[in-house]
Amino acid sequence: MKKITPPPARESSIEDVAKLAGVSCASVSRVVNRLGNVSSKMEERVRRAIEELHYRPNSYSRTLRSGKTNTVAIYRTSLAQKDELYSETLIQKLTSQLSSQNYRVVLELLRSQPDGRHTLDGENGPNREVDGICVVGHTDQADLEVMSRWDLPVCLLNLTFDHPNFISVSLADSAGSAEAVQYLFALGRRKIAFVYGNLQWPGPRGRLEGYREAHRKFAVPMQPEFLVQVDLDEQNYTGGFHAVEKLLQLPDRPDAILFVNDWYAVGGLAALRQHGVRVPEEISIIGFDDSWLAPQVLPPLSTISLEPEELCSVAVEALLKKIEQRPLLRSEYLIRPRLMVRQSCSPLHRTEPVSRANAPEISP
Amino acid sequence: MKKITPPPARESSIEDVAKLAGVSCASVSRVVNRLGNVSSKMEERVRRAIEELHYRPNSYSRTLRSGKTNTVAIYRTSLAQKDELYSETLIQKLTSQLSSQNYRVVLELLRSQPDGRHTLDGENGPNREVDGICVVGHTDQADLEVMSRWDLPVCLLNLTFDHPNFISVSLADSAGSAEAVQYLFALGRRKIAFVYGNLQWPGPRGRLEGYREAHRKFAVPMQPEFLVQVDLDEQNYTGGFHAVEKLLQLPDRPDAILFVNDWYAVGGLAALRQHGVRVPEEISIIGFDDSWLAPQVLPPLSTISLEPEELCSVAVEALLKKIEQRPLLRSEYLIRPRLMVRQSCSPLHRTEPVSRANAPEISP
DNA sequence: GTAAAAAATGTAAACGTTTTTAAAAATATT
DNA sequence: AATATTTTTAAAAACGTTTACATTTTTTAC
Repeated sequence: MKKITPPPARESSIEDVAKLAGVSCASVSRVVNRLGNVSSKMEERVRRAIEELHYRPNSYSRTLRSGKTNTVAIYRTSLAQKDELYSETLIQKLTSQLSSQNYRVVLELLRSQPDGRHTLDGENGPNREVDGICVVGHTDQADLEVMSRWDLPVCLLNLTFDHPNFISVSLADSAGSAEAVQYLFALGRRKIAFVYGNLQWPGPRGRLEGYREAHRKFAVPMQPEFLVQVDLDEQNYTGGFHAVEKLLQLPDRPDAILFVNDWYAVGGLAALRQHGVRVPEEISIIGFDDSWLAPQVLPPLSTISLEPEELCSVAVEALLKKIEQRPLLRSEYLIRPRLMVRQSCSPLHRTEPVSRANAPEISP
Repeated sequence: MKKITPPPARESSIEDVAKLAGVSCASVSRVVNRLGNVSSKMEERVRRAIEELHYRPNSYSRTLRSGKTNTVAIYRTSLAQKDELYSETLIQKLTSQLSSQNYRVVLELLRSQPDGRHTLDGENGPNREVDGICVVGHTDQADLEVMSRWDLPVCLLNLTFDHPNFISVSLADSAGSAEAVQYLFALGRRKIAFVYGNLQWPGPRGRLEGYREAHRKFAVPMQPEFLVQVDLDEQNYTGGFHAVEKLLQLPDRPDAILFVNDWYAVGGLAALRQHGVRVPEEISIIGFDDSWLAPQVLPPLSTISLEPEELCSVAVEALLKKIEQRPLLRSEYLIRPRLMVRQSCSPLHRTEPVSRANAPEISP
C-alpha cells in the first residue's frame, strides 16, 4: 500500500483564493488592494475565500512586482552615553508609528569609528530594499552625504542637511530653555544660572541661546558668572556637582539654576543638598530632557520634555508623504519642547514648611 | 526632431550581467552564490561584469524564489522603566551581530495592554516574512504561545518556554550575586545585607538565591533582618534610600550591602552618605546590572555586569544555527555574569584616608 | 430596442532571482 | 580512437504578486 505523505504545508497564494472563489487572480488582487471596479457579489465571495484560507499576501512578491517595499530603515548610531535614552525612545516611537501605518522597520547601525565618528561604507546602501530612511542620533555629515546619493527620501531627526531628498524634524531647543527661564521669572526669580557642557552640537547651543533670548526679552540683565561650563573630563553627575559648587562660592548666589541636561541637574541637586541649600525654596532648579532620572530624585525634577512622541509623529507623517509622493508643505519642521512642572521650583520668598516626613533630605 | 528621454534609471539585474559577460543567468547565479562547478575563466568574466554594472542581487526576488528571507525579527516590549537600558543594549548588540552575518533585522513591538501586559494579536504573525525571531524583554507566556504556533525558530533572551522551536539564552543571575557575596567575604566582610524589590520575575529571584547559596557554601549564617524588601510603591531611587535607612536603624549594622539593581544601590548610597556612613570603608556596596548609572556616582559603584555582548553573541549563533539547520548542541544556554570591580568596596578594618580632595562627600 | 458608454472581469506578461533539467564540453577510461 | 564519465554551461520553469490590456457584462442614452 502506498504511503500517502501529506503535501508540504504551504501558505495559500492568491491563486488558491481565486480558485476557491471561482474568479481570476486579478480580481482577488483588486479586492485585496481596494482598487475599485468590483461588484459587491464578487467582493463578498473573495473575502469569504480569503477568510477561509487565511490568505495573506506575500510581501516579497508584492515588492518584486510593484517596486514598493513598504519598509523604512532606521539608521542609528551606536549607543552613546550622552544621548542617554532619547534615541531609544525615538526609535521605539518611530517603530510604533510606522508599523501602525503598515510599514515594516529595519534597523541599521552606523559603524562607529575609533575616533568616535560614524561612517557608512561607500556603496553598501539599501539598494532597492527600502522606501525611505529615518536617521536618529548624532551623525557625521559625511554619512549624510553618502545617503544623499542613494536617491531615497530621508528624514533626519534633530539634524539638518540641505538636499532635495531630505526632510528634517528637530526640537526647538531654544524655545525650551526660554520657556523655562520665563517660568522662573514668573516665580519671582531673577538670578538664574545656566550650567552647560559641550557646545559642539546644535542642541546645547540652542539651549544656551534660549536662556539668553528670554533674558533679553524680559530685559533682565545676565550675570556672566552665572554661566558655568562643567569640566568636560568629568562624568555627568560629578560635573554637575562641581559646577554647582562653583556657583555656591559666589558672593551673590543665584536663586535658580537651569541645567542643560538632567544628569547635570541631578549632580547639581546633590551638591545643593550637601551644602544645606533648600531646593526648591532657596534655589529652584530645572533640568532638560525629561529623562527617567527626573522623577526619580527628590524633589522630583522639573525639566523640559523633548516631546519624542510629537517629534516622531511629525517625522513619520512627513516621511510617508514624501515616500508616497503626496504633497508636502515644508522640508523642515520644528517641535516645541514642553516644560514638565514637578517639584523642583517654587515662588521666591514665599516660605514653605521645610520638613517633609521621612523624606531623604539633608537637614540644614 | 524626436526628443530622446533617457531610460529610467534601473538597477542592473542578473540578466544584464549575464549579457555583458556573455554567459547565462544560471552561471552568474552560480558565481554569486559560490555554488561551485564554474570554470575560472567564467568566474573572472562574471566578476568583472558585476563590478562594472555595480550589480547587487535583489533580495526580494531572491526570497521569493528560495523562500529564504535572511531576516530576523526582534520582538520587544515597549520601553519599561525597570528594564532601563538593558533591553536597548541587547537590541543593539543583536542587530550588530546579525547584520555582520548578513541578516537583516526588523523591529516589532509588542503592543502593551492597559494592565501592563503585552499581547500579540492572534494571527498577525510574520507570515513568510522572516526566518527567525528574537524576543527581548519581559513577555507574556500567552505571547510566546502565539509565537510557538508560527512554526519559526525563536530565541528567547532571559526567558524560557518549553517548545521544540524555541531556544533560550539567559543570564545566570544567581551566579552573579553569589560571586559578589564571595568577593565581599574575601574582603573580610561577613554581615552582608541584600536589598531587593519585586520578586515577580525570575531574574531577581535568582539574585536572591545566589546570595543565599554563597552564604551556605561558606557557612556564614544569614541574618533575616539583613534581607530588606523595598516598598514597591516607591520610585527606585527613593526605595533604595529608605531600605538602607531601615538597615541603619538596626542595632547591629551590616558591613556590606548587595543591591538587586543599580538604582536601588544609588539611592542607598545617597542614604549612607546622608547618614554619615563612609563608603566603602564602613559599609561596602555592590549593585547589579552595570548600568550607566554605576560609574557616574561617587564612589564609582562596583556592580555585576549582565554581559550583554556575550549573551547576544551566543543567542545569534544559536538562532542562526537553528535557522540554517546546522547542528545545535543545546536548547538552553546560561551566561555567567561578571563582577565589575570599581571603588565601592574595600577590605574591612583597614582604615584609609577619609578625605578625598574636593570630592562631593558628606563630611561626618 | 439598439448603440454606445461604462463597469466588471479575465488573460497573460512582467518583476529578478534560484533551481531543475537537459545539453554541451572537457576529461578520463578502455 | 571510441566510449564513459565528469564537469561546465544553457534553457526554461517556477516563486506570488501587480498591471496593462482585452474581453465580457452591465448600464445608460437615444
